[in-house]
Amino acid sequence: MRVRFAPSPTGHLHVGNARTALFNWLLARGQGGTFVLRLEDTDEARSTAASADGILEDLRWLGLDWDEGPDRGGEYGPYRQTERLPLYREQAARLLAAGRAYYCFCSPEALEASRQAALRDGRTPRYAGTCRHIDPALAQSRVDGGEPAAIRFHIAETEAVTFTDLVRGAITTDIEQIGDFVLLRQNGLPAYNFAVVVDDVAMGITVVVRGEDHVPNTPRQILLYRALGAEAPAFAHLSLVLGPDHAPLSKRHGASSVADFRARGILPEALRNYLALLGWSPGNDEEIVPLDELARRFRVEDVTKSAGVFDPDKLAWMNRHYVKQATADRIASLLVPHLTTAGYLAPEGAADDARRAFLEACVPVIAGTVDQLADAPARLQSVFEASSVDDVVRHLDAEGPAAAEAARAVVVAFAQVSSGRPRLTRESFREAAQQVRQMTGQKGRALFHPIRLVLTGADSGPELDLLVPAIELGAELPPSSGVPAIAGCRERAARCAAALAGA
RNA sequence: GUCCCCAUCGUCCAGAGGCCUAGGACGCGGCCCUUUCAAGGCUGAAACACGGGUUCGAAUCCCGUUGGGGACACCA
Repeated sequence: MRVRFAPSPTGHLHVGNARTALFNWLLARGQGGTFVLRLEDTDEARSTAASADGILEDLRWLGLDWDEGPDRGGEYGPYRQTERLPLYREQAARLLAAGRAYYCFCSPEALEASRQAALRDGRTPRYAGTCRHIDPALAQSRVDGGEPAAIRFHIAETEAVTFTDLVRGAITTDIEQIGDFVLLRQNGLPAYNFAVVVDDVAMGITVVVRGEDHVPNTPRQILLYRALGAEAPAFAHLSLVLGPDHAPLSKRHGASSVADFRARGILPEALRNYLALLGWSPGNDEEIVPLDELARRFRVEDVTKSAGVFDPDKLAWMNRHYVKQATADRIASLLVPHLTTAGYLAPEGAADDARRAFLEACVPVIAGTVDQLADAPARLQSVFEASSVDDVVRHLDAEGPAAAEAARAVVVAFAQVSSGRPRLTRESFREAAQQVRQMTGQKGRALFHPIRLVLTGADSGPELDLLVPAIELGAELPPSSGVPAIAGCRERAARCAAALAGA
């Protein structure tokens, strides 16, 4: 089995296309087939190299690798349509010689006018066949004389075209619906329908899995396969991905491209798992399914026929799940750009061990509590910003002996509990809270929180955060770590120590 | 406008004639745990679009209506 994903490099990889790529990949990997990546870059106005690079990068990030493609070659290459031009010309010449194609000299303006007229009259626009009957020899001489011409397919059949779609079943199209379409444009570049067929034949593609928007193209392509004397592959058309308002998913729905989700700190395994379950299920109620398992169980035949609405909430849920599953080490690394953007880390800061330990200590606070890593800075605000500690110190003076005592008790308790054991575990905070309760009696309340202890004044007053762990860890950070906001931690630690000494 | 496709909780899926007083997940409500917030556990509300058939029996099959989507380019 040979399947392919053939994006046109005219923008970012959209989640809808990513899902198509994923289903192709799952099919190939699950069946021991070959996954081919081909760039359909024949739209010279819109295709860009940057977009092509971005798409390959996004696919790699998602963990979808290909066996043959523009970057790595393969025996059916090249894998960029603009590098396959001679092939299309050759096949077009063949069809021309066989009388299954002809030169068309119609002007784009005339074509557009008749198209508009058809639309106005409620007819399906289709080429009138104006140039169909021009004598081939005459046409050739006009072309030789330098007259610009496109090459059109001559539809000779008179019967409806039927094919069996792997997900939709039999689909029949009345032949009257199909006009003679363009194979080669005036500029010599192939039109979509022609290029795909020539390539899919040449590349030995056996199953075509693509978006539902290609259903109407399929009968045309089948006609081409016949004219070319090639066997048509099996087709599977995936329903589209819609936004919450049931309109096709686009930028105005917020994140809609793979790059967007990556930038926001969605893990690839989360996006991939979510997308796999949009329109397909393993057949039971499982929701969290690892990639290899997805591939093992995937069958195109089981894909839903109806369109799917993209649900950011469910994606967020999956992402929280996968962030919890991920190692602290990995999440710590992924946190860096977000914390840097927030100004919590200096861009030039050294990624030394102390900084790494500090960031890893922050991970439990993030895990499961944040939808996407981009939300991490807000969640970690109290860790990185000095204001709340200053509040405590101020409060010690303002609230009088009772509050001061409670505050000191918290610091003492935490210091006792946290010394010599892994920091920031739930258990250590539980113990700390326990001790604080004993030490403070009914005066004041000390609540635990992963990474910080919250101190509430005896009767009223503002809630205060005592950032003991942050202070402690921060104090160990060398200035070179590039954690500017934490740099004052030494001082803050000293202040707390002084408060303790006072007690 | 014409052609094509689709139709189970708000959303994503399960359901391939009796197992359905329709199951799971996200989200939402409540309770528990936690003297905050999260996380976790338990629990609740929530759907077979409508109308005709076929059948002893329909969410499951057929037809129509309605609703949604797609396509009608020398763009892919």
